[in-house]
Amino acid sequence: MADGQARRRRGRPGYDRESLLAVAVTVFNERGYDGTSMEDLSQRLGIAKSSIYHHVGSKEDLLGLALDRALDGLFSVADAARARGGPAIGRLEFLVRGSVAVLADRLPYVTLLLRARGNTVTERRALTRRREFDQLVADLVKEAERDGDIRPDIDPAVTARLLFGMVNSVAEWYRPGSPDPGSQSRSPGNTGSRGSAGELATAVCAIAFDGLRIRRPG
Amino acid sequence: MADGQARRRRGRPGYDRESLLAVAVTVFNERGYDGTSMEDLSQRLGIAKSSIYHHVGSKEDLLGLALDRALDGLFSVADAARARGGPAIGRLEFLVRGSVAVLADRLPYVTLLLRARGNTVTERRALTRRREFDQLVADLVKEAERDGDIRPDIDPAVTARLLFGMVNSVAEWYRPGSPDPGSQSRSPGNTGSRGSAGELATAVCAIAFDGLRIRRPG
DNA sequence: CGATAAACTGACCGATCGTTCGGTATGTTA
DNA sequence: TAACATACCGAACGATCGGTCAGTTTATCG
Repeated sequence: MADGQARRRRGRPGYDRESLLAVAVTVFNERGYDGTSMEDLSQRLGIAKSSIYHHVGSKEDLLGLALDRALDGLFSVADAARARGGPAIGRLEFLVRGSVAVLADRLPYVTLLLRARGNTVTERRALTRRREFDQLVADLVKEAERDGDIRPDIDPAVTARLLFGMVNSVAEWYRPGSPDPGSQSRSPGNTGSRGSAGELATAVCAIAFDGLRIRRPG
Repeated sequence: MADGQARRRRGRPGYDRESLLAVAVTVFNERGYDGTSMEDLSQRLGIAKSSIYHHVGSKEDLLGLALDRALDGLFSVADAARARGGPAIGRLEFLVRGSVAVLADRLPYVTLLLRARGNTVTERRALTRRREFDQLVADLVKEAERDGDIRPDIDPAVTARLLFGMVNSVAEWYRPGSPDPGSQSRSPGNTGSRGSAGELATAVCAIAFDGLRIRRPG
């Protein structure tokens, strides 16, 4: 993105850390981290198993790199939401839209994060950071409820979890497709899995904030 | 449930298939199926690794038993919803409430199902059944939209996925607690994770169907 | 060209994986 | 008590696991 033309690197061409990580994360998502062997990875990469260790110290390092990418993205929008100011309900909606955007943009990384079980040190560190993010959301919902902008009949903690449960579920089926301009996701034959991230965020906010039922007059 | 007092079994006491499965599924959920070794299981069970094979043919069989329990529960409410008749929107809400109930009742089994990646034959068979269930939901949403009961500005397929994304996300944090009577989940210090399944289903339906924003007069 | 930088390889290691097997322990039934 | 039913065990299996290492290949730079 920065220097445009992707300057030709020095030595023998092949994978670098970044391109290798991208493939690895894809396989991790297909078969699960624990269900993926280094042999699986090497086959998909088309290089020997031992070659992987030229780019990364261990399988767990690979996971750590991926999880950090996801968390950095989420906290980046969280910071932006905080800096935004204004009523909590507005910041909350901003955070929802931003989270959907990050999810779409870094889909495989976030997917991996959402599936982390905490088996290793790396995963536990990531889960700790993730809980901090969830706490931010919970606080925001609580504040919005105090402001009288959110229905008070549901525990804000439950509200927060259900809201982001819906957001995060996007990772299970969304696959990036055609970008924004003019792509109307109600076209025939559309399975609904390939609209733009912007449309998707709008749908999430519509259902979450206004509900999916039609409000009949009278 | 049928004969009340749980008649004393014949031979040497210990685990049977059912009690062993319950423990196994718990561990599978903690560490993930692939992340759980038979050694892990045996330690948690307090018996030798080889003893497990007296009760079940393989690790994968164990998974299969668990996944079937989840799917049977879900299809049971799906059938009940179908038999119910009436407008689609009503059957849909019934299905949501029922799914939350199954999720709460068979939590570890459903959790396992939601995390299945399709690595083995057993998992792929389960995922096929699950997709059938999802299709039922999608059809129901589509019908409700044709009836004019659901907002037409969102692709019904997306709506269905987001709706059940929210429902399924319950498995990530809900832990069964005190049953229904009198338990008000808005009590101080409540993290929102231990209300009754009924309350939870109500919260899900409230957010999903009516939205979480307060509708201000004027 | 030689120097340097980066990517890649095959052979191998100890540990752990799921599974098998012959035999043993402990309860109920007749 | 003998017969039966059920649960459990330790030792071992071939396969696969994540990871190491000494060396080779292929590019750019001066």
